[in-house]
Amino acid sequence: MPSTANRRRVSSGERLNAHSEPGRLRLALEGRGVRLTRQRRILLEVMDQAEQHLSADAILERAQKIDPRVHQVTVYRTLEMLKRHGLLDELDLLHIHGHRHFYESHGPRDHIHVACLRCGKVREVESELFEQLKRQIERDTGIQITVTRTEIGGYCEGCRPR
Amino acid sequence: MPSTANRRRVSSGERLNAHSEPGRLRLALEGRGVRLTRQRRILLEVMDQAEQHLSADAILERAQKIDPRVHQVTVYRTLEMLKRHGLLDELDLLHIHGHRHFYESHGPRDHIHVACLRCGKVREVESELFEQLKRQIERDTGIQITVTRTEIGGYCEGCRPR
DNA sequence: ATAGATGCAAATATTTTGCCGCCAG
DNA sequence: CTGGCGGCAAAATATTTGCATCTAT
Repeated sequence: MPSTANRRRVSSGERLNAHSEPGRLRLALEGRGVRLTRQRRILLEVMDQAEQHLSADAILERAQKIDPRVHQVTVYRTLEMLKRHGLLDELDLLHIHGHRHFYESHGPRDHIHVACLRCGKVREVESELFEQLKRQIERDTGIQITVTRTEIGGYCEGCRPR
Repeated sequence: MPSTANRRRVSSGERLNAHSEPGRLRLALEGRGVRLTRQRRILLEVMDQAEQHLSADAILERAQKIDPRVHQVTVYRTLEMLKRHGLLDELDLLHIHGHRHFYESHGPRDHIHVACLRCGKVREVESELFEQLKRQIERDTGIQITVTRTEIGGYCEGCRPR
């Protein structure tokens, strides 16, 4: 089962895709003294270069193209580690694609995932309004926000019912 | 595994809890000519009276207290049906409680779930800002929004690190 | 009467764990 | 050298499906 969900930024620039210089994730981990194994280097490269939201399966597939000696369990353990470090966002895109999860390197800004429930296309949206909303919630609830996940579903122009 | 997540509205009134007059869900289904079986009546009652976000397991448990002849599969099929009708929201509360899903009857307004990552308490927040955000996204992307899911995690006053 | 719902068992799908040998630092 | 990491197999969790039977309308 390949991954799905095309990725397209609405209000920010495209992600650069040079080839093998250390990406964001790898740099972040080096800075924190996390042990970099062969497997982790590969997985970080896969995720740093992903232009899509990847499922755990899709990550494994891509990793094994680089080096087949990567095990699915290691993928899960690495994802877990990245989440612990707050470097990874986990989505499920409203379960349009079953109960699989999708992962993406958590960039500098939060963004909202907007998915078409019919064709499955996913757009990413950043919004100052959303930043305001977070600040308002921090004020109102006294909670200090560390992660957010906003998934919005609907029908895109081509997919309107009727 | 019981359900968790206390429910507390911030900006709206508390949910009433009379005993057996038809609740929101049941009324909605009657209006749509959906067949009401013994099992469905029970499940709708459970959900209409829930003061918490319930997992599929928790829904089954409560239903079986009313009548043990309700099967887990029927719970899943009923949840599925309610989702199709847009009467049910499905959450996973940022996976604080494992990969279980939680369900709640979708009230008249969207709301945001704000969870403390340490103590697990969940608050529900409604916000005009969020309504504005949805309208902005509809304008910007041309998507007609039908469902939203916003889950925010952080640390509440009592649970701040340090 | 009959389309649609349920129960049961088995299949799927996805993620986690125990244990032991291995390798990055 | 050594503690954290990875591989393998097996378990756990959560949900879905096929099919025969039943029931609300």
